[in-house]
Amino acid sequence: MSVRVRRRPGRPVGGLHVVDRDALLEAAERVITRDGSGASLEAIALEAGVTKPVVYARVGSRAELSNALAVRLADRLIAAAAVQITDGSRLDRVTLAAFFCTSLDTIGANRELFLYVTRGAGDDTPERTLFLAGRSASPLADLLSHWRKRQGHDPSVAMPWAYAIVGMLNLVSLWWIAESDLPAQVVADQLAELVWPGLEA
Amino acid sequence: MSVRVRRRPGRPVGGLHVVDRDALLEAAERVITRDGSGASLEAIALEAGVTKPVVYARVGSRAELSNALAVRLADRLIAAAAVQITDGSRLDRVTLAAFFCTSLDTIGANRELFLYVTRGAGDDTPERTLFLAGRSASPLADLLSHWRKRQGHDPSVAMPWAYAIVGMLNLVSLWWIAESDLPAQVVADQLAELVWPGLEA
DNA sequence: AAATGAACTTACTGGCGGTAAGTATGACGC
DNA sequence: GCGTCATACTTACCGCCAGTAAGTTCATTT
Repeated sequence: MSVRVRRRPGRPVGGLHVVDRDALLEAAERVITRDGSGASLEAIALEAGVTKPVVYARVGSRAELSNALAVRLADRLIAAAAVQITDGSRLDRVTLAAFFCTSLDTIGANRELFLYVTRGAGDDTPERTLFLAGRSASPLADLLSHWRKRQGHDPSVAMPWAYAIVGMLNLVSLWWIAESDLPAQVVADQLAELVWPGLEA
Repeated sequence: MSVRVRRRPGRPVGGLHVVDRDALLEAAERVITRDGSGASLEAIALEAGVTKPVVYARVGSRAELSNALAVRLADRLIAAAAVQITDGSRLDRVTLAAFFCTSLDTIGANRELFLYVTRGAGDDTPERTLFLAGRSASPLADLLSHWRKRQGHDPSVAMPWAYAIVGMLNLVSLWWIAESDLPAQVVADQLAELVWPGLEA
């Protein structure tokens, strides 16, 4: 879908933006999926039919691009999870396993994007590294907090538990993608077996 | 500790290596600790009193350097853990919490090195990303496998569980370093509370 | 003594993130 | 209608860094 014509310098005829921010982010995802997580900004701009400075004007630096893509991926994960966990009251072991399973599947389906977002940017501050994680962990923490309160337990564990679960999924997904040939369902069950008793206690 | 004299080209008098591999790795750790996880190879070489090609001769590319440092850090984590878990037979909740606590402390003490190793290298293949993780996860998987067998349970969950625990520690450490001001002991207890019931079941 | 090889440094290449300067179009006042 | 300013691009550059080729000095061997 890339535009192959070499645009001339100067304002384009019509005077409008030739591509908007969303189109750029989608081009970025295409390039990353195609060329791997080492995709360059220039390649992404080219895929969108523009040049580098346009990327800077629309989304900002590479770190900000990575953040923007992280938001998209996190939203996708949350949306996939929301299908499983409709509300916090009905939380049981099979629901948890299903949640893990869809998370594994979603990450597997967006493998290179996942790598770009989590391991992509060069000088990675802890804050930036926590961005995707936090984006996924916060809703989970809210859910856990409500659930704990409803059961009369201390909700202060919600935050570390949320990060624990997200981190667990992070690495297990990677391992599953790269080195395991077990079905996602099996791995998800094993994870649920590890975590559910602690959640329920 | 850095050598400030500008060495002349040519073989050094005495004809021996001026620094060995270990000295380079220690110089690398010093630079990373001092300048952050974005440290360049040239800065590392300079710190060791040599130039870049020597780094390539001794340890190889940046990815291999990162791997070598990962091994050192993983060994440090394992050594710290071994103080807690002497053998698999005596494994209980407080031991697990102590293991988490020393892991958090060790990672916190080597914060920048941890970042360099986990988020440092540019084009990060899944294999490379799993290197440090696997180095920590494999001994843990062995331990879990023995322990499960001894208790008459299925040991096949050992591998995913080991990666799950390591991934959990990964992200929680990062979160704890960057955004939490809870004591390590508290976080470690919370993690044990989450995971122990599942391990024991 | 000459030749070979080992252990360095210097100096370069290529690529990438990021930015300054230049160029073509639309809009607005007179 | 025409000059002026704003807008939306591109080209061309800078600096940095990983990685490498070529050059230099010392030791060893023949």
